Amino acid sequence: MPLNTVEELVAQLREGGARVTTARRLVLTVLVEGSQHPTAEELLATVRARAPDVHASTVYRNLEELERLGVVVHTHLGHGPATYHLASEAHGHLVCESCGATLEAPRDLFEDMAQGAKRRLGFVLRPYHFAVLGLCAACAARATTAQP
Amino acid sequence: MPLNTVEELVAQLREGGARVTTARRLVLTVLVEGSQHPTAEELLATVRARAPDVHASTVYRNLEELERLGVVVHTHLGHGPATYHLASEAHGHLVCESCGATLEAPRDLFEDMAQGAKRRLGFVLRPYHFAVLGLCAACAARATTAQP
DNA sequence: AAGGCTGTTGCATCCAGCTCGCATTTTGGT
DNA sequence: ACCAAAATGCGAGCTGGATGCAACAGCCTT
Repeated sequence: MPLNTVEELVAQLREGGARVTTARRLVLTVLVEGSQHPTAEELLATVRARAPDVHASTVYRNLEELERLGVVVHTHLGHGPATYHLASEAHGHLVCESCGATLEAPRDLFEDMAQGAKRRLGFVLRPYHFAVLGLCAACAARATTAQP
Repeated sequence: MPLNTVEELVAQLREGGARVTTARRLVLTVLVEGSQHPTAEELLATVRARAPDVHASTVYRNLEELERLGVVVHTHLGHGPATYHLASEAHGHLVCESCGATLEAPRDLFEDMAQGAKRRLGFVLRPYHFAVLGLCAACAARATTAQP
């Protein structure tokens, strides 16, 4: 059962046979303490605030390895860079095509679709990797009133 | 009501005030006649089979313009390049994370989720731009039997 | 049918967002 | 403390696409 303190995550690394380095510990720390949906570049910047010599490729390789170990996951919210968060916080995303607002999808929103896909196609949904696009309430309202 | 012959699509272009060039007509032709989910590069290759001097950036710019006019849409099926198809054929996609298989989602699969999002969040779903990932029937079966 | 305005093209170059190869440094087990 | 394996810094390279510009071609007018 993965939890969310740096020490618990570090323990997960050791169990997976990975070494614990300063860069790696910092990446985890930033993910635990930092903003919700950081990109690799934002992570790098925050890590560098504490350890200026960490290289971009180190962060990319760490994120890759952490993902392989099931500690973090990445999500594509739109056309820009991927965003990263702890695997224990995995959730679906709804992103507004018009204003870019990002909403966390309620846990059960995908439930019916997942059951339908399973029953009809045998397909097991893991709908967290890509956001689902659409129009947020405000933009949807604006779009309909703007129609002649 | 957009239909699927090149001439109808060309008419849509003229209505939108765009000019009809050889390159543009060829892109449409390939989309009408060609494979299901071509990438920009595959489109380019097929277009060049008929008109070898068409440049890559022309295809990218045409796809952008055709999208602006509502004639084509692009979809991200995974981490690779985007895929393009006619807007009249828009549909959701389910992509297997394990084997890469791409399924067209039945039209109504997103319905319940769309209604739930609308009712609870006011969010209007347009779930065609990104695929929804998961495991296809075969890979899901293999994954569960492989567990000790 | 010719002219001309303006959208479109070819070309070269640039860009973001990673990814890789390699020599050097660190880590964790003995 | 020692050593093999793993991780890092650094630079170069890569994919997929965007952009600035001069030359060209559609389409409208006359």
